[in-house]
Amino acid sequence: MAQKPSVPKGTRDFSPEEVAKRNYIIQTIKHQFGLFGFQPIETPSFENSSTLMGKYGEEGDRLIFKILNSGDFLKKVDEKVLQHKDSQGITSQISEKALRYDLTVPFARYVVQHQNEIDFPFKRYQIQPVWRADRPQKGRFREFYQCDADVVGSASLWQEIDFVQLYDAVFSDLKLNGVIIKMNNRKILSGFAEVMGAKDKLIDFTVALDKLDKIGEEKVKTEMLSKGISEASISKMQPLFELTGTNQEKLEKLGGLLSGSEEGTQGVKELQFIFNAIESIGLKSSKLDIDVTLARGLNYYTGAIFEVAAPEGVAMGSIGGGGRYDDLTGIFGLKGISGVGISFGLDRIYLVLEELGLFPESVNKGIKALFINFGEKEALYATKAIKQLRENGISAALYPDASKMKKQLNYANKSEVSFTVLVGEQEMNNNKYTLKNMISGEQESVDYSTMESILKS
RNA sequence: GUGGUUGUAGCUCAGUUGGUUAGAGCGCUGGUUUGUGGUACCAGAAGUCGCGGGUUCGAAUCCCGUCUUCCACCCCA
Repeated sequence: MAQKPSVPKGTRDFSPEEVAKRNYIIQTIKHQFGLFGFQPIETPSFENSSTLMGKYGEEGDRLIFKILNSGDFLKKVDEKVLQHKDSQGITSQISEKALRYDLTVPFARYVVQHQNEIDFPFKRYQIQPVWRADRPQKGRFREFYQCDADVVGSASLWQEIDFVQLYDAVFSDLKLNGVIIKMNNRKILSGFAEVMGAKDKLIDFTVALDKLDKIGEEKVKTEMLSKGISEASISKMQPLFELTGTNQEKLEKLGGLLSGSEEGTQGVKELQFIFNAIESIGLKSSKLDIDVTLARGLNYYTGAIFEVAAPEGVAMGSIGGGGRYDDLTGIFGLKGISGVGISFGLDRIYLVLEELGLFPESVNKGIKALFINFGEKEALYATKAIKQLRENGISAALYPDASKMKKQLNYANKSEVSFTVLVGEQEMNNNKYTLKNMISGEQESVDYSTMESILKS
């Protein structure tokens, strides 16, 4: 055999079974998005580079797939840049388009571009692939789907409360119980920096704090010191490392710790409001937790921060995340529009459901009835019955060749067909169909209408 | 982007200190069974040992490069 072809690194083919399972997840998410009042939009798979570049930080720029210009693009490149082998300089001259890196920034672009046609608050959802030039790992791909729901044009905290319920509703529908919805607030993180007297170190501080459950208290402190945060500042934050108890107790401790910061206090108040409401409304199967170490890499969150962890015992990075960004559209020139949104990580949810065996068996059913092919005359007769069955909403097909029965039945077995139908000369003469149940092996000779009603049930 | 790991039949994997013709299980094809599958038995097909180079009388095996897989870091869904 010739050299086997393959797909590019970090991409995958999906078999019929996999597509069925993915569709099951997508349908569940879409259904709840609809119930919560979100409407779908779609945006192009690639955008102008200027729309994407610089929106995800330095790291993000590196991970954006750039699309080469058409034509003899090298001719137009500045001779000096070419000589110096300056990759960055050349990139901007030979590539003007780039693949979508996430759904949030294109959405912000969409809102700004269509601001006059949109009625605010605007609730949209979007389920499309995104691309990142990352190194693949388990649950990390270079092409993957995001399922986002966002609201723009409302600063109300009731949106956050709705999103917590949306997460709970989707994961309950998927029978994925025990999911942990973690919440934090950017204002609380800012408050920490303020109380510490290290406002300029906010990013370094939060990035280090984010690693707490992974590398432990000592290493987090070491990293903070190495970033130039003073020993005194860190010791002021000591209570953070001992933040335990119920959510209510955590909120009280945070309130005390941040009493000197107006912004921090505001953040605690917001969380308090959301938690009170959820406490009163109740969640079906998920758990809501305060996690002040939650920072997430994205620079644009200004209020609530969400992250969803798989149930305990499943080793998987976050299966969803989101937050509030007061000024996302500001980068495209539309100021003062607040947005908040969440995302579901389809590929990772898939891996978790697979690991826990939570896909319903029904997602992967074959056709209802396969007609065995006995030859030309019989096939024509069978095809007429098949036509009628299809018109009545029953999936049915004829085995295309008059192969041996063994082979035809084997095929039916493997494609998980529920029934096979045998129509030979005998049946044709008596106007009957021999219907064989492929699970029990039982078979009976019936007329058309009996067959139809059996297949319908 | 940094460090490590992996690649042998369609799939999962053996393969001795480098030594004739590279194996197994599952799957596939055919038969035992000309209108009865899932079980059993028998037979058969199928491999550029990821790719390229090197060392050697001789390389799946050793060395270098490259691609791929997975893992850690970075970052992230």
